[in-house]
Amino acid sequence: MEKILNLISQRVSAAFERAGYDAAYGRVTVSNRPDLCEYQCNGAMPAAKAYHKAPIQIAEDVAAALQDEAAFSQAEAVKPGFLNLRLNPDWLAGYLEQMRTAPRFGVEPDPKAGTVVIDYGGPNVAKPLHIGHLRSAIIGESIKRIQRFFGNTAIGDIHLGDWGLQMGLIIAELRARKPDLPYFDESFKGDYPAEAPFTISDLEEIYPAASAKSKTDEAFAARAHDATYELQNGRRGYRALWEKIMEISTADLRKNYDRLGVSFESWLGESDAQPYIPPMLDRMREMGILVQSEGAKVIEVQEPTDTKEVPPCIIMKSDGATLYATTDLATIWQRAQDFRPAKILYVVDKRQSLHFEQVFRAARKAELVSPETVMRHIGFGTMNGKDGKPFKTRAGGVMRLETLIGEITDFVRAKVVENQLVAADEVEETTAKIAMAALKYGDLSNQPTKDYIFDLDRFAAFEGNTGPYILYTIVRIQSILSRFGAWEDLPIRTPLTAEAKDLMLALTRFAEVTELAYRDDAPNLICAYIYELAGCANKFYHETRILTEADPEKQKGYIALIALTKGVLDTCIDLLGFSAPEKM
RNA sequence: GCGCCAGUAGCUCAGUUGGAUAGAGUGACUGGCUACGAACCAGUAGGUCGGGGGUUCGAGUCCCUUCUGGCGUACCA
Repeated sequence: MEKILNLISQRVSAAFERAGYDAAYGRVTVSNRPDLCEYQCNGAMPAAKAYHKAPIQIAEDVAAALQDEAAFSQAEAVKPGFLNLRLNPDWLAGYLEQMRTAPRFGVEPDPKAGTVVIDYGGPNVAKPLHIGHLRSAIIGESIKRIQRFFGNTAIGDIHLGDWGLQMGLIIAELRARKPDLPYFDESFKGDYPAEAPFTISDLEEIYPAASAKSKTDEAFAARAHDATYELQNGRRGYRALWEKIMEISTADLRKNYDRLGVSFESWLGESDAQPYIPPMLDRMREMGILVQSEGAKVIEVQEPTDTKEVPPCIIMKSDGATLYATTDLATIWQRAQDFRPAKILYVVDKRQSLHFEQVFRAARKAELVSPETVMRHIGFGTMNGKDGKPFKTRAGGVMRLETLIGEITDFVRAKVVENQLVAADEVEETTAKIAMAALKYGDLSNQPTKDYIFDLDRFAAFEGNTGPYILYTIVRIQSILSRFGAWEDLPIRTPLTAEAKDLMLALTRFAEVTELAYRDDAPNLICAYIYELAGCANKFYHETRILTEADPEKQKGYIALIALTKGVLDTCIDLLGFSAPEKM
């Protein structure tokens, strides 16, 4: 259905025309002076220049032309040339009733929707998830849900770091520790054991140990390089061992992402792109875009229109090895063949923006994707500690994601237990939902591109602009609806109080806000919106006795209004990637 | 050196193509539960929008300049 600002703008534009002015001046915005009006049109001021007339005169002409317009209860011209509007409460109720019964509360799907691949993982195998992975997961999951809401087929791709030297390091270290394992016996021809010779804890200890050793022990470093080479060239035992590492590691990753409410449709990694590299290189050579430069093979991506220097995209190092960019390009080609995506979105640290600029340009030059395919890097900022520097543990190390979630969960659980909010057997589930809301809302309410300060105390405080505040609002509404009974079919009625009308006006902005969040990949807009909507709901709730209302007609109107509010809030938090408990 | 991003209340942040009196939260102070849930609501105090120029009826927003901070800048990922 048509967004309310468009409906209003159409009416005001028509009034501009009736008064003899260009309809283009009739654009209406939400008022920035709620004490004066609900909507405003500033078109009279720019029009004043074009028509050599006083702006107030134009505004008055338009206001006069709007006097018979049923949508408005007020349309008046004010000082320099503002046109101040208030909606007719009946008309507003009619609009909301339409919204209540429409699919997705009236949001239209994107007519250009297609398949979207979203890359928001990038964890390394055999390494624990740490807070550096948090933003990618949280923002990526939300963007995926927003893409789906607008009709796209969204494929979340974890894009595992499962190839390269890190695997060689682990294999070399394992060999040093357990040389008798059949994986290291080249004459071994039988089946390798079903049971992995290590646990996830072992792996998480082995990798940093091996990495440190390689920096001081040259012989070990050389063995790790050899192991990497042999693995990549298909040595049977190493390949089998690699599969075990993958098995143990992905199971652990899945568990941790599950806990975050983050999921992936595709569990491919860098290793899966490797087969695409040789034919891709052939293609690049045939096209003549792969050139020698300073010993390396590169694709030049500088454009004549660039104001800055863009270094070439290095495809192959001087020693013949491929790199990050090579794998990323092969992955693009792979995705193009598998999914024919309309869009590929990368939710990756913004410090990699130059890398993606180079890769996207190289992909276009090599025609790895169709020219219409959108490739976009959604770069996010760093998560800093309270001192404004990158977030660290007290010991100065990188904090594990599990630790962070554990801390928030413990804090929330203490509060839930202390306030005796739910029965003993529901404590864990309720706690988990509130903790996720605190964590995710705390992150998503910031603009993705900006660095932000992660302050556990603030997010966990639960007061003000936080996820738990939003959940609390939903739970209170749910509580009333449960006591009331059958509320599903009650229509929206004309608002009777200022608080009711404010709440209704906030509800009408849902379509506008989600569309902007979709266009700009900006979940923070949804956060800002539901904070305002929840505020309106709480004011209404505070001022209006609902269950004790004597007039059943009035009461039905109140119930319908809060039910719609809950529907919109539930939809929004689902887009953000969390959900409300039954009680809290 | 060059490039990108940021600088708004004590702190954390909003501020949509330039519009009316720059808004929230938090912290401080004050008021509201015999109530559908007080994790709520209402109020007070708190600002040279980093500095300086300019564009115009009007600038936190656009242009120039300058200061401060962060990040990036060819064979790591």
